Amino acid sequence: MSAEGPSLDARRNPTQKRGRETVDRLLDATAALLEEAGFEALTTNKIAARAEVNVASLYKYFPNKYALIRSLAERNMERQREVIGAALAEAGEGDWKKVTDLALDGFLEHLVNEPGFAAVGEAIRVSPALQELETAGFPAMIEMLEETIRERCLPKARRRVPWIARVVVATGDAVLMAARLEDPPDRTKMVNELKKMLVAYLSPVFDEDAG
Amino acid sequence: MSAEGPSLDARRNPTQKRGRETVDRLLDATAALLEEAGFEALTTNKIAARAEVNVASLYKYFPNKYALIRSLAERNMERQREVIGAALAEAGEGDWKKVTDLALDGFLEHLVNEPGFAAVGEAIRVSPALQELETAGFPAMIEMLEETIRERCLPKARRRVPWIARVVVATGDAVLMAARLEDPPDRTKMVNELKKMLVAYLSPVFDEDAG
Amino acid sequence: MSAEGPSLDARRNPTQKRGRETVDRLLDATAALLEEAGFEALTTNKIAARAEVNVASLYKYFPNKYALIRSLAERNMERQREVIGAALAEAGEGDWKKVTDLALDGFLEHLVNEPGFAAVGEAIRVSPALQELETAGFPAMIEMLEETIRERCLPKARRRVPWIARVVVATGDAVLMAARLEDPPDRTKMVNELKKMLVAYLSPVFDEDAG
Amino acid sequence: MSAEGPSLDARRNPTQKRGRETVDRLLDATAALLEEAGFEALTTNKIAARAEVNVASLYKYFPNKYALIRSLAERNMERQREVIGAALAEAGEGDWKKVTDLALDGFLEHLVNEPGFAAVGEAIRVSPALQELETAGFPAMIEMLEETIRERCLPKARRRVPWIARVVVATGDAVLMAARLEDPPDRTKMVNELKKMLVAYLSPVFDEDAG
DNA sequence: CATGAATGAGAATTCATTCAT
DNA sequence: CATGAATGAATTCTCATTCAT
Repeated sequence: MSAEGPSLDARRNPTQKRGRETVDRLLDATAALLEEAGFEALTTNKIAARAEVNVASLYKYFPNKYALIRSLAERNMERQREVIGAALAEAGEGDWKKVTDLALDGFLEHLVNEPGFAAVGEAIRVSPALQELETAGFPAMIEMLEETIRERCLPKARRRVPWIARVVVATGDAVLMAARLEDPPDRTKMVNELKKMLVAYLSPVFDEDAG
Repeated sequence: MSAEGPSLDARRNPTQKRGRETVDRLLDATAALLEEAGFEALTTNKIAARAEVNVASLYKYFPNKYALIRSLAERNMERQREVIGAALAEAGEGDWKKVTDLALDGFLEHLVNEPGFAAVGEAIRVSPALQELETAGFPAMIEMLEETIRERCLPKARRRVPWIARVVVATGDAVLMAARLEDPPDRTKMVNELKKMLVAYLSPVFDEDAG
Repeated sequence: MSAEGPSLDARRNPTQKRGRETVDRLLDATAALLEEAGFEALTTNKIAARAEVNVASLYKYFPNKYALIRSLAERNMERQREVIGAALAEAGEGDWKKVTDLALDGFLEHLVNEPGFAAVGEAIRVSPALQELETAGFPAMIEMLEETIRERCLPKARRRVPWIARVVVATGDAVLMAARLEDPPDRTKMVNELKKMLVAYLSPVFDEDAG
Repeated sequence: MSAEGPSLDARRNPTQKRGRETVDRLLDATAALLEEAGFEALTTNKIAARAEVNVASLYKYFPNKYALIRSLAERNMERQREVIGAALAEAGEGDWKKVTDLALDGFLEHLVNEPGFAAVGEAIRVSPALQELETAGFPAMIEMLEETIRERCLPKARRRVPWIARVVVATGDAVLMAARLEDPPDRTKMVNELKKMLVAYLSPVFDEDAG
């Protein structure tokens, strides 16, 4: 079932400052190119050129372009965690609606500002070589969400938690991805609809007096 | 802004049965290969080989790789329209919930059974050359949905219709795409959550006494 | 033990005359380059350039340079069989010394005239990828020789036949390879020594009254 | 005619023990890699990695890849001289048959035990850059043998000495190289045949009453 | 017209070798 | 000086597309 594919592991982590810079430039270039021309047009040569790094250096750090994307995905994730973490911290002990609100806003902001973030997600979907990264993206989020929901939801909803989490993640991702392409005002409108939908959906799960 | 990618028009609509067969075989091959190895691994030579058609013949019917995908997308759409149309007809004068129900089931069925359907959707997203097809996919659906909703919704919701339609389409697509990868029983559970969510969201839009 | 390595099989045999010519030109180029610059400097690009054939065409017929060498080796073998076959036919019912004489002369002639023949042998020895060809070269010859010797040798020598054959083949090859680099007159002297040696060695194997 | 290949001289003979050790480790690594994967797969980076020496250091001692091989060849030769020298010393004032016997045994032993020895010989044959080393291998041996034979042979054979020496060296090398790949018992059988052959061939050269 | 053959351009990847700290 | 980093030039191989018969 799992046909092995190319390795996604980085070849070696740079130890000196110069090397770290090179790797960073490579990831930046990967993100920029993904953003501009899409996964289809992404080649190691273009990445190296854009990063003003010799191709051979690229290959000293990464075995192929998939490993680069993986590293980029990881860097993205880390930053995303920061952004969303900050949002959640701000929400503090607020109710679940407030938390949802801030989390979605944080995610959208990240989606809009982080170059290549969205494109990485798409790349993962079309490239069999990257399939294993799916595990690192959505599933991780789903798991986190499952826990969070389970802690706070009404007992009668317990059973549904896994499916609720899956649906919420898929939905949030899809709508925000679509929203990010709109003009800022329309973007807000669309995200508001998303929030309405989630609130309507989740109220009976969290609130005694709903549904 | 729109950089004039390669033409996506088919070169000639085959009029003779021989030609029509060839074209069908090519599209089948494209779908199968997309399904099996993804857009990334799709090459015209492989398509021709799989279809047992000479490459040069392929190019007599299609000007390039993207035109093939476009044709496949269109064929898919047509079949989809049939499937969903049938579902809706069956729903007849039922209320909007019944219609939603049947439409989602029809769509899911199509998604599961039609080889390459999902892959085409993903391909469109990563290939700039195919971007214009996005217009032919989601937007067409959105437009249809906008009309349908506008006809039946409460007056106070009119303003929101375009955003509602967008959110519903993005959501439906995303969740069904995710669901199709699950085992049949789990698939059903997930789709049920989707239905719950849409009903919770849309009730205030359609029903006087809701919300 | 046998680590698979790259395939040595040709990718497809040409069916039209043009294709056959292309393949021939590729093999000629391979031979010439091997002769001139050795296996180390042999690259598919150079082969294609020398043959005035597009590299892509090269790869349509051969999966890699090893397959080219293999094909060349086969073509060489065939020609060699012709040359030596002719020599042996001429020898007719002569005694074993006459046969040895003619076979060695034929082989040397082939070695001197057929470009790349010697180089192919060397390449086979240094490239693990070509190892399996060793089976097709020496061993085939050894087997043939074993049979021939066994038929005619004295009963007391039967046991030694396999080793005799191996030693004779290794020796013949090595000395003729060395001889081919000498000027024609010295070449003849060297081959005469080889013949003397083999006669001295084999006499007790074939002749009642020897040794 | 001789196109001035890359210099094969070592860059500096290490005088300190640290340097000497480094050089030894590099040569060992070269030998091991040659043995394992052949000349074709030999790269300076791999050599350095295997020797646990920085590539840049490698280049401080050797100007290029070929110089490394040359040094290895020289080290091999030296050891070989020791082995064979010992054998000959043991033979003492024995007759030529005894000497031949011991020399061949010594050589075979060296061939079997010294990693990379055989591979170096093969490498020299395929790499034009190393061709000049041929002068240092066979020819040196041939010259030595010529002298030895000339001293002891019958007057009537004088003229043939150079060719005899060439033939004997080529033969000995080839058969021992082939023998080294056999299982020990078969190896012995093969070497015995070689000895028989050389004795049969050389008897008339050395012994009054022969042939 | 259907098929085998061809091809320019480019992608992935590696190598021998040198630089900078 | 020892080490990490860098690099120009090749090398292998594939692709989309067109030509010739």
